[in-house]
Amino acid sequence: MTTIKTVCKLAGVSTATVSRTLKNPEQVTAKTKERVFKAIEQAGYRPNSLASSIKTGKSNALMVLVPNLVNPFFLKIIQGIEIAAQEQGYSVLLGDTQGDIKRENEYAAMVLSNRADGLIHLDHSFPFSKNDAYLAEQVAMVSVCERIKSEHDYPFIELDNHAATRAITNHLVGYGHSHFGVITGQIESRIYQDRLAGIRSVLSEEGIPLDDNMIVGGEYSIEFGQQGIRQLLAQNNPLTAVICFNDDIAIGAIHELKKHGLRVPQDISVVGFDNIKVSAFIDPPLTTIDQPTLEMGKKAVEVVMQQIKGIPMSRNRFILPYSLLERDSSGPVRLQN
Amino acid sequence: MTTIKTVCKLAGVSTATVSRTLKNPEQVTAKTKERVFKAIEQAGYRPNSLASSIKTGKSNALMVLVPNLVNPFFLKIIQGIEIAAQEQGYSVLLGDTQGDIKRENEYAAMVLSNRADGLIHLDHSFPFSKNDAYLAEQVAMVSVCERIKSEHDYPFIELDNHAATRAITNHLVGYGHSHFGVITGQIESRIYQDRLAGIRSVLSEEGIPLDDNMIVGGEYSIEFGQQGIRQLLAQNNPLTAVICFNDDIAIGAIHELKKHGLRVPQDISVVGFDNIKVSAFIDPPLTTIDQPTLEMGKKAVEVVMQQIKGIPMSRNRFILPYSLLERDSSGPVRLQN
DNA sequence: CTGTTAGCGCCTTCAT
DNA sequence: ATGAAGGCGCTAACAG
Repeated sequence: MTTIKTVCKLAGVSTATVSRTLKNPEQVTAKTKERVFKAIEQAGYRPNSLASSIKTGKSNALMVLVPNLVNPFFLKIIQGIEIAAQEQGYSVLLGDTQGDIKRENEYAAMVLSNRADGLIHLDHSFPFSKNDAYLAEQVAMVSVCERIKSEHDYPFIELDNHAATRAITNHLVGYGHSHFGVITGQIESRIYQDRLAGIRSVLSEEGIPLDDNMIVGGEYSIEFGQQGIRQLLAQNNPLTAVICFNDDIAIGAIHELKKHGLRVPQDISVVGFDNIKVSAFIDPPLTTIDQPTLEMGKKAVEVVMQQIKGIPMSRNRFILPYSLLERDSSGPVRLQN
Repeated sequence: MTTIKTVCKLAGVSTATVSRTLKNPEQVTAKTKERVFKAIEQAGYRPNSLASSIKTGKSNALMVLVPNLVNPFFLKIIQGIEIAAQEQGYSVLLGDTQGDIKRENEYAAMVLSNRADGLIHLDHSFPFSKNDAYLAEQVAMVSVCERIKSEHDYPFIELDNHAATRAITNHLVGYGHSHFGVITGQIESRIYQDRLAGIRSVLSEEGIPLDDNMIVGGEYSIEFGQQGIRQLLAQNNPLTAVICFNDDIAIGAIHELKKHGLRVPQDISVVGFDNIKVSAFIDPPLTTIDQPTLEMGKKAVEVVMQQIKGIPMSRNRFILPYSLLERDSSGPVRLQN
């Protein structure tokens, strides 16, 4: 390994000068600088970033924890994170927790061992183990799309899920729907509560009932979308509109409805949430809520960087705007059902 | 920051003993160990992994370069990489190059500055800048799904693209198709050549012509799938089968064909490549080539780890098996066209 | 089995 | 403007 010393010898200067040439070039004579640069190139020298990190105590890396890497929605956020991090000279350490607490703990602990300076969490769990909880209190951390459950108030970035599902429910009610089914994601989360509350608030305002057994689901996956439809249809209640908690669920739902010979939206309207790329290209194109994923990622980096730099936070909740995309998977209710 | 010294004082031992307790516990008395562990817990001590890295010269991280994070196909591979890396105690640094050479160079250089011990590249370009090329010669590097263009023979992991497109072309020829269109991805790549060669070899064996202007495309995206169809239809040649170089392209193609009032597969058969998750759930479910993405990721880690550990490689090409998934987007040719 | 000591590669006062 | 020297937190010989 070629170190700073190799360069010293080649350039006939001290380590300090080489170091300065790289970090504070204005403190070095043009002539010396030139000699040093030449020596650096000749030696093929690369500063060992680990060694500098040890002094500063900063690794210049951000740990990102995802519950499921394969969800395209998260991807888009990660892309935003990655872009923003790169701009700040930070690199992104990726951890796919797969919902496994042990993995989550391991990854989170990387911040504790200085491998990363901050943590961006795309889940609602407190990612540290009990042993680490105390240490974690001072960790720069932010959650996106969820709120970390902890006494400590970690900042979070999300959209107004309540309002968003109100918008989409209103959209369906506007089409005359009054027989709803809901296919949710993971139940233990703030998102679940907010979204359901949004739906319920509109329906109760309109005097439309929503029976508990018309709320099914439990996971943000295509398979749960299919299964959800099966469960809903098995209830033998009238059903003309299905609200899905993400687009993957909606894709599974539409697929399953077609299998049962039902047409979307003529027989049943289906709406999603997230606006993943493919949603616009399935048949029929999906009515959904667009989340500003790229901005969410960028915001997350901004917030966690602010903590790392010790700049006091004026607030700890960042609510980004959503928008309702009306496409073809939702439409007027059939007159007779 | 609580360091090893804090623990020393608390436990009344030397730094060496603390270090040993953590790394080589068998060299320490049970009693001492106990005292040390207690002190560690009491102090809330976490070894600074940067500091150890500086000694060993290893960062225990792998850099992964992706041309486009949002492609679900890459995601699956990354997931495989992530799982395998975690098993080896390695963490994954993610770099989305977005096809930008400058970003690629920057990320690749992280291996040079010891932030990562090895590089996994999901693209065909040589990721280092000219300046770094010389240094890069000794870097542990492997490419997945592509072959890095360089004099140095870096190992690669891919499937037999030639054979795979032969299989899919044969599948279509078996259905009686003789009027083909092809929508490719990025043209400057080994994959492009191999896949096209596979198609051509079958067609020429069968005496079926493939006109150059029936080969369109240029990017692995839904949009290029749509655009590709438009271009193909504009040729006004008879067309009954479209081979797409990935599933995203196929999704765009099917979407566009429907817009033009054409039915898939009754009027035109469409096949994809990759088998991304959603392919099975679109309408019609896509006939495609399944790539063992998870295995590819795992294999990549295995190969790069072997280089890092300095174990000599017995070979540098790893060809994984593909399989043809016959779903509903392909079918018999219409009798009259 | 444990402590002492000398660095790892770099940065950073403190002199000069 | 540059050099000498100490130290970041940890590990690994080498003693004891």
